[in-house]
Amino acid sequence: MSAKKLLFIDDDLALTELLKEYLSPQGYEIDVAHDGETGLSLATSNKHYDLILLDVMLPKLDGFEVLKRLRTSHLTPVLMLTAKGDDYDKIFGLEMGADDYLAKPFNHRELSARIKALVRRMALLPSGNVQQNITLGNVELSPSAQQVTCANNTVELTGTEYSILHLLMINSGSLVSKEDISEKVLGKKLAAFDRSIDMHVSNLRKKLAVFSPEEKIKTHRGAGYLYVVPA
Amino acid sequence: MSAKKLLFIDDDLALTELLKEYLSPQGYEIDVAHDGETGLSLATSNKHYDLILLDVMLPKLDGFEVLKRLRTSHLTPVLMLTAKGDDYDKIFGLEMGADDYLAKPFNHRELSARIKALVRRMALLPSGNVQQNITLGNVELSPSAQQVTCANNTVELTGTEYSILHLLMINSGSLVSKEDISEKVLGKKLAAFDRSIDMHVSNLRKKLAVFSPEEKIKTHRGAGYLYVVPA
DNA sequence: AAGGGAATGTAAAGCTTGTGTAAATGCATC
DNA sequence: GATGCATTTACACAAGCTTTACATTCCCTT
Repeated sequence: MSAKKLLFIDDDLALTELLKEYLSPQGYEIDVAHDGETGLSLATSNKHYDLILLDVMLPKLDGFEVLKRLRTSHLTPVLMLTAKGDDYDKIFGLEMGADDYLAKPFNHRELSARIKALVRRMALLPSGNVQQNITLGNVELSPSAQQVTCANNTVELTGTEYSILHLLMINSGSLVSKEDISEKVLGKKLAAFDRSIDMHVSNLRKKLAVFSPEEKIKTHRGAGYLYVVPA
Repeated sequence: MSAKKLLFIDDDLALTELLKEYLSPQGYEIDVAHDGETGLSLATSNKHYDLILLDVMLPKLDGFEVLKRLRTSHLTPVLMLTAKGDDYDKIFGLEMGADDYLAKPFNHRELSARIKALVRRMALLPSGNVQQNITLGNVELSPSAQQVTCANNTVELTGTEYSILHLLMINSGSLVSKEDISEKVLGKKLAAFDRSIDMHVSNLRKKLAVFSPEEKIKTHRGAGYLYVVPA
């Protein structure tokens, strides 16, 4: 699980520093903006924050305005955080599309718990991060579908075969030891006289050779396998 | 958009009645339980609530206990609602897996806004975008009518079958794990040896095969299912 | 250069485990 | 208590991982 990225938009320098110090050790990566404009442009940048902490009273653009504009294009969860604790404000913020609303002064631990609750809930729903396709020569590997095509033909691979190919292609041009393959793909240490990796590689080669004869996976005797970088 | 179903677990008869009257006109369908046991069994039934409002002090099983047991199997959002408003309680509730925590006495409009925020967040993410018809090959799915046609024949699907097909079609070309299907469609974690997803997929295939023989839902052994993108 | 041992290639068999599906059961609603 | 759907049970089957066995290749030794 990669670190969750938070954006904290607040002009209170003391508070932003304090919170940054408090939350960083908990495994969050925190960016800070001190006015609405920079906050909004960071929020809509391609940094893809997991959660935005948003103060209401801000220079240049107030928090509600930031939220309103953010929501025209982004669904990033927002936790509003403000000195004005009256109900009307809370309700307004929530109606505008905030996910939570906490009044200052707040208990740090409550903030931390509410952040955790939101991040946890968000992590559940979308299927996480999108992995990128890898293309090397006429072989294309698509992680989302766990599918491989070779010279535009679909290659039917088993799960293990796919994982090994993936590992080799990620490290194309460099050697990958059988020990590594065993640990990363099969999740166990390579035992002596264990031939299963060899078998999987053999089957993999056979399946790829159907559509493209040139050698793609090279053996380095005593060392491991290597996916050849195409010319 | 169908009415959102809420479950309100609280032994305060006056309050439950009041809230029911207050929230029903806003388009919510509300079930009420007055003790922890009935609450939990309703929550884990196949009613699939969109949100659970949970009081802490309850007869038979207290709110934290209900939450704890619920979370062993279900991911339904929970808003805790209690007379004890101290920070420790809040933090505890949130850490245990609650999504929000509101102290009594509360402003009805704030509760309503928080409910709306949670329901909105939940509704936005699972399918991502607005309900749009999806056509893939000779299969057409129309979310507004919750209806599916295959080769111009109406296919009679149950609610769950429809939801699974919907999920698979939205993600056509990408693998969807059984865990994801269970969490997003059935609203609970996939238990070991749980075969119900397999059954629904099996029935789905059977119903689609009546009108169109080619394979539409592919199995990736040990990984999940995939809706095949038509040529 | 020849031989031998060790690592690798691979066909085929063995075995484990996930999956397909019929049927039974559970559980609401009417 | 009848109906409709979800879930569980049960069992057969098949996919695919691993092992076995033997052939082959490579490299090191002499």
